[in-house]
Amino acid sequence: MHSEQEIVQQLSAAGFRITQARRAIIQVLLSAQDCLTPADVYERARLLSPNVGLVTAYRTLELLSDMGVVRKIHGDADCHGYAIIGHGHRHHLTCRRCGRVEEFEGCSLSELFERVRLESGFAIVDHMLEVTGICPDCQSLEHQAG
Amino acid sequence: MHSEQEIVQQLSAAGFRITQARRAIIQVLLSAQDCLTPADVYERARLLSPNVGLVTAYRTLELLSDMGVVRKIHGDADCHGYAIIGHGHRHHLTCRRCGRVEEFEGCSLSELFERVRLESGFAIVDHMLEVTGICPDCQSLEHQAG
DNA sequence: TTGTGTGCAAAATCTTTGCACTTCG
DNA sequence: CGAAGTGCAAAGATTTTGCACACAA
Repeated sequence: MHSEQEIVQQLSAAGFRITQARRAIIQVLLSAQDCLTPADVYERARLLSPNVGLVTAYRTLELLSDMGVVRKIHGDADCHGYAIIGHGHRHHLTCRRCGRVEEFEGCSLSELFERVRLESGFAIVDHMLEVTGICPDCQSLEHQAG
Repeated sequence: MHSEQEIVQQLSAAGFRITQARRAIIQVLLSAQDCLTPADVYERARLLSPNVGLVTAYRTLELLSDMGVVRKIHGDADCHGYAIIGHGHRHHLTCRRCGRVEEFEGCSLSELFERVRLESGFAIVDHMLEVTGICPDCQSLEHQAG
């Protein structure tokens, strides 16, 4: 799990400055349970640091994305969200109902990729696996609702 | 593999009209080797039917997407492309260099999903797997180039 | 003939850029 | 102090909407 401290150090080490705005945005991302659009980040960051601008949300998300701290989440409908990447994790599990995002590890796709490589001749470079479902909380709400 | 005929029948059966514009757009999608943005579809469709408008490209892609004929392809950078869905296929393999898209079947993720379900409590509803790599043609170009 | 579908232009969104001012280091 | 970073406003893209006309059925 990333902490604010770790991320700040990572930015600092790479020569980037630690500003109010960046701190606020990092805190927002760390405390988010779901994935956030630049506009979401903007809105929430203002609560922590009132004159953060939308443009800074864009710029900081891009920076954090380049640094590998955050990554874009692609749902079929909404493909403009970002979420923090946990250590070594790469895949997201999104709740269809409430939008909550969890991560999971170990996607064990190597066999599949080997097959794909043999069949297609492609050299596999990267992959993205996004899973959607209904989270436990929403499942119980559903049962209550009938 | 979908054919123009099959798609036309599918639309027709669902009560949609078969217009010049729709035919042109379907042909464009069928003949595309890579995934296309609405703007791409617009440009190419005009070659077949000169007064197709951009708006129609948007509207037709949405329609075809609802009908399950086409689906959005999500690359990390570009998430606005669409490609035809082959029968029963659901996953795409994109070449990083030339953008060519192929499909593959049988993603054999059921074991993984079972594990994710047990660990997270989520009821898995859907998933999206996008793989990127270098296609055979681009691999040989690379070798030639040094 | 009829109303779905179209193209155009305009509006609404979303994202990027330019620039003077702030602020971290 | 100096340059990276910021916020604002404006420009650029992208996507959606309104409306009169066209054309499948």
